[in-house]
Amino acid sequence: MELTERKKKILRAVVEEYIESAEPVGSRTVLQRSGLDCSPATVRNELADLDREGYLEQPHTSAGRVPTAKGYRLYVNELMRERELTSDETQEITEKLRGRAVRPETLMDEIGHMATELTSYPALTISSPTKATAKRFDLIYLDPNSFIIVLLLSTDEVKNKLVHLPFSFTESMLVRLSAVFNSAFTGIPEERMTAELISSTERAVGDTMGLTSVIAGFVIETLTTSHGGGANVSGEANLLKLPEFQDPNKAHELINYLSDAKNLTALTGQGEYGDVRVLIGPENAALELQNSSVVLASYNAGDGMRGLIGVVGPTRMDYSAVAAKLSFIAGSLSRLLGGGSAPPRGFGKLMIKGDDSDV
Amino acid sequence: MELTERKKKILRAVVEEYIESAEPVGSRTVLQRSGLDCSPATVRNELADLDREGYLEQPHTSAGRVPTAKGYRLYVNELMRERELTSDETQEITEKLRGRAVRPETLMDEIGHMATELTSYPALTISSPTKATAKRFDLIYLDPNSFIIVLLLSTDEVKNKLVHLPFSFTESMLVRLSAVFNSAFTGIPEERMTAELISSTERAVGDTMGLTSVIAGFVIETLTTSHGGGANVSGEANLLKLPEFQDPNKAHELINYLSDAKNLTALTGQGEYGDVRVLIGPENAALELQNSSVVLASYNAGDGMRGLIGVVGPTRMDYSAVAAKLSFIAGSLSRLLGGGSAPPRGFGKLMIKGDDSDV
DNA sequence: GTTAGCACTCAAAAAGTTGGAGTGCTAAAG
DNA sequence: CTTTAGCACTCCAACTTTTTGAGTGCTAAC
Repeated sequence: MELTERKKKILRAVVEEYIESAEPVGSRTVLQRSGLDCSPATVRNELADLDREGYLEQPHTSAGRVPTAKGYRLYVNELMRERELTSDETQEITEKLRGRAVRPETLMDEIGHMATELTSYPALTISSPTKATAKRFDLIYLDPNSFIIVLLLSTDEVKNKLVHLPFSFTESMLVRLSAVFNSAFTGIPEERMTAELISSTERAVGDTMGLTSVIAGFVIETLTTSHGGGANVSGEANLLKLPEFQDPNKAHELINYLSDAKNLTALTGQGEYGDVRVLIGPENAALELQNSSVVLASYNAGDGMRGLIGVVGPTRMDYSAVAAKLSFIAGSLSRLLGGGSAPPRGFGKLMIKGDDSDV
Repeated sequence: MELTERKKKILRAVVEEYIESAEPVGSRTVLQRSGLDCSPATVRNELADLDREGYLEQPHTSAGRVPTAKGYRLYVNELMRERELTSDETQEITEKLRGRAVRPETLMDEIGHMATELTSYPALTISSPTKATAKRFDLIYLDPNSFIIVLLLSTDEVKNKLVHLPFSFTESMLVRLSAVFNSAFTGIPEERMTAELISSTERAVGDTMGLTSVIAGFVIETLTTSHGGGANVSGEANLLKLPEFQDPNKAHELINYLSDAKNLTALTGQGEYGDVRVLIGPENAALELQNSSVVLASYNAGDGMRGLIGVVGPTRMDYSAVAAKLSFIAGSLSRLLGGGSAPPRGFGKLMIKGDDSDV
């Protein structure tokens, strides 16, 4: 059952006012904000309806109205005016990105900080690990006891390890080994690197010293713990300024929850590249997030890999601004990481998706 | 002017009681805790003395006493009974260390988390960057447009970068380049890698495509931003449980301060390997730390490199337990990182050093 | 030097008071 | 059938007052 135009206007006014003020919104204020041409009493009647239908609620009788999760959901899906970033803003982001994208190891950290700065909410980044395979091996001979393993992955990342051994070997041994690894270990997934494969390799190359297993061990470790798979949070302290987190216990609960990487990766979910996902209060699975909202934008990190960048805040969150900013960051990031300079469609047009189950 | 034995006992009782309860301590409680054989009135007289001499203060007339920074300092320097870890505790730490010391990239993060878990205070780790030089270059030819730079540093770390170029080059070109770099760029500090050096190298090798500057750029970047130099914090949320941080503004101020790596590295200071440094309240330079204490233990990361692991908390902190734990962690870490399995002296004997200026 | 005794202080908790924003309802008007 | 003015009512939030009790400093006796 569709809401009347006037009810929508009123709901929007309540949500937006509440987002700004964090105070229950009364009929008088709605009237001012919505610009409707009727009396407060009329608005009160409408508010009562919206209340009955579950979009709004009262903290107590004789208080103004506050949006429910259902109210926010409707707002995000239908009522919200999509915010276009001003060219000043896009420029600011672009510049910051350029300034920070120096060291790949810390890139995601930096992006997170940036998102925090821009939205003033705690930001999280999640880069999901992908199954990489080995693409090429090089063994660099240093001295009779040391060499470097250089491993080029299918993701074009390079991993390496300096190995010191208590016994000596020859350079030609390494040459032989690298040839064997390049033929036997490239392109195959980690789970097929069995003990048999290793021992057969060992025999093939005539290795009696265990060099083979050292190298194989490094490869397996690298492929399993792989790069990526990282998650981090920044700017948690920003929560403490918000009225909904004045109670230190509330803040503690959420910050603590966020500080465990396991909880973050649990946020990874369906959703296409380019989407902005909004999870409002109880739409979140975690208990700790029941009173918070999460906005996530996914980016393409090349090679079909996806990552997420998002922020966490109270359900009373400026969804439109946050979504626009995250979307833009994710888009820029995709471009930066070479995940395709032209996103599938409509970055900036902002596709928002959420849990529509009971709306 | 030395305090009487009884005054010391009383001061110790006040400090220890206050550390536990966070409530101003009265004469009655002191009596119980210290086991002294006298009347409350006598204790009151002594307390008044300690107050006058600046070791204690009253939040208001007719409240109990609270230690001042000067009081804590005396306590830490002279009164504190050094806590030996139980073998259960050392074992717990050792096991955790073993369980976590898997990936060198995240080692310090893990150590920080561990310190937080053990002390339930926010933990920080600081690994100071050292001036590394290049020790060896290898250029791995992949295809006419791509190669890998593998750079072995004087610290025995290996850095690498995959380079794609819009123009093609030959393998022999790379061989020549690596020879030149190995002779001209190894062993010299980053500040001597001037534009002249680069362009003369370019001429020497006959490089008209700018390959030289790509490689030199990577080297310079690697040496400057070097590895190490990292700082991180974990467990900030733990502050929120403490009575002194019930005011969200206080908590925000400190957490925010800690979240900026620049502020952390500022804590690096003098102090020898093996020391535990305690900075109490106003002994800290930073305004944000005036009401907090920092306990830092330094570890040896091999190659003369030092790092710090520490915790931050209210001045009312269980110094003795914290110092013992951090000291043990730092010691284990030194051993793990090969910074010498036998520390210079007295790990566990716990040398505590602080700012003795006005005690 | 130590102690009992007592008046005094002051914060924190409990209880009471007030003000005002905002509601729901009713009844009249459109 | 919708809109509106009017009014009684509710309830939080802020403020004031009261009470309580822990803890002190001081004095005078031991």
